[in-house]
Amino acid sequence: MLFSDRVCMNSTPQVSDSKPLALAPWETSMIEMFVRAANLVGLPRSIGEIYGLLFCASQPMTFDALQKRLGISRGSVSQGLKVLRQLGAVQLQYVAGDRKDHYVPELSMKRLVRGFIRDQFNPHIESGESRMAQVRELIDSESDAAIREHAMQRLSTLSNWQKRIRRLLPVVMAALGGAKFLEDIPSNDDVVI
Amino acid sequence: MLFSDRVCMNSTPQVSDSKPLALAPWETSMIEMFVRAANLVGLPRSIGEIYGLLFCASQPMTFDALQKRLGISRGSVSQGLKVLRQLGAVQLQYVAGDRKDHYVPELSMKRLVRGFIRDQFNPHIESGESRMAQVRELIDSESDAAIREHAMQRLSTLSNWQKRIRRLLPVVMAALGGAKFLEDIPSNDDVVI
DNA sequence: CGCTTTGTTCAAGATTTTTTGAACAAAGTA
DNA sequence: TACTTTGTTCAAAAAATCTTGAACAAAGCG
Repeated sequence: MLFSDRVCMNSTPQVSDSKPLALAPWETSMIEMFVRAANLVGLPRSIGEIYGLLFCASQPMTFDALQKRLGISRGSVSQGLKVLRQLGAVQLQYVAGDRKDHYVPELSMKRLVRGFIRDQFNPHIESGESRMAQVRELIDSESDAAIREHAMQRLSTLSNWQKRIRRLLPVVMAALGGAKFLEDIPSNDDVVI
Repeated sequence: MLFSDRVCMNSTPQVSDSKPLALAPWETSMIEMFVRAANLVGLPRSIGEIYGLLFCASQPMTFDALQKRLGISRGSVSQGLKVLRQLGAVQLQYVAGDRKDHYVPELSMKRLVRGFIRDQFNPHIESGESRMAQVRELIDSESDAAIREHAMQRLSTLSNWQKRIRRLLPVVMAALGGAKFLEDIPSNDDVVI
């Protein structure tokens, strides 16, 4: 049978530690999309690969299944999964009679975005608050009054931007959350918002 | 006078190619914020520095003023300004009686975001369209019917995400555009949305 | 023209980020 | 306890990205 090794991989929680198990062409191509997406949001290739492969899989996958099928190091898998867990982009699924950790991808776009904003975006915005306060103090020490005024002016522009970004985030989450934005609902197991 | 060299720099379009002209503490600190912001959206430090310095300046700045005050190479300034122009984040300002190009920062957050989405975001989304079509074809070649169905299922989830992102962008732009989101309006020259 | 000023390009160097893999921990098993 | 399986850590190697500066264009000027 064509693709037999991969199929075997996808269909059972493979007890044996057999062959390297090549990816099907569609999996490679799908994973590539996630690698690009990861890149777009500043995450390393390996993280895109791991999430991508989980996204392709029809069964929860173990640590070493990910490592073997992607052909990357265990260090990368471990670190990648740590970040993905932290982001809420993958979840542990406990599988009866197996000591290994099994992972499944988060399929809710809203939750993915929320995790990303929480971990990668908000911290920057928040640290910005205190940095702006510090800049304000430094501007106060500026001796030339005209320049001081101009600097304060620009600082207030910046402060205004920040305020608007903070207000924007809830709007984004609301827009992602509403089922009204969803038209063609996937037909079976992964109907999630 | 304290800070005299910098003040001279900020107040006149300096005809002389004099000293290295150190940055004021508040400028350094402000620029650092822009470097971080650039980083957050995946742009190199030099670009953050250039935009940041222009943001601080009360006068249009020339190529070599940027280069000298930031202490970076001319190559970096040239490439940085190219990207910033392309993004619409800086604009050329023609100054009477000076052959040099003078740059001013774009201060409208809406335009900044629009430029960023247009140049850095949309291309990815759009190339995603065709990539998805290609993945669909590869899935059609999958021999195992059950896997094929599952793969199609996931592809449609992905397609759904993409559709929602496309719908989200206008919402974001609208939210950024409305003056209703602006409360404390800067008092003089840079009142922009 | 020939000279200067202004800016761009791009290969090579510097820096940062990512990946690797060997050593280590933790927990189950016999 | 000794041994195996499962996963983590982290220093060093590899890869990707950014910066530099010298060579090159382009355009004004005398």
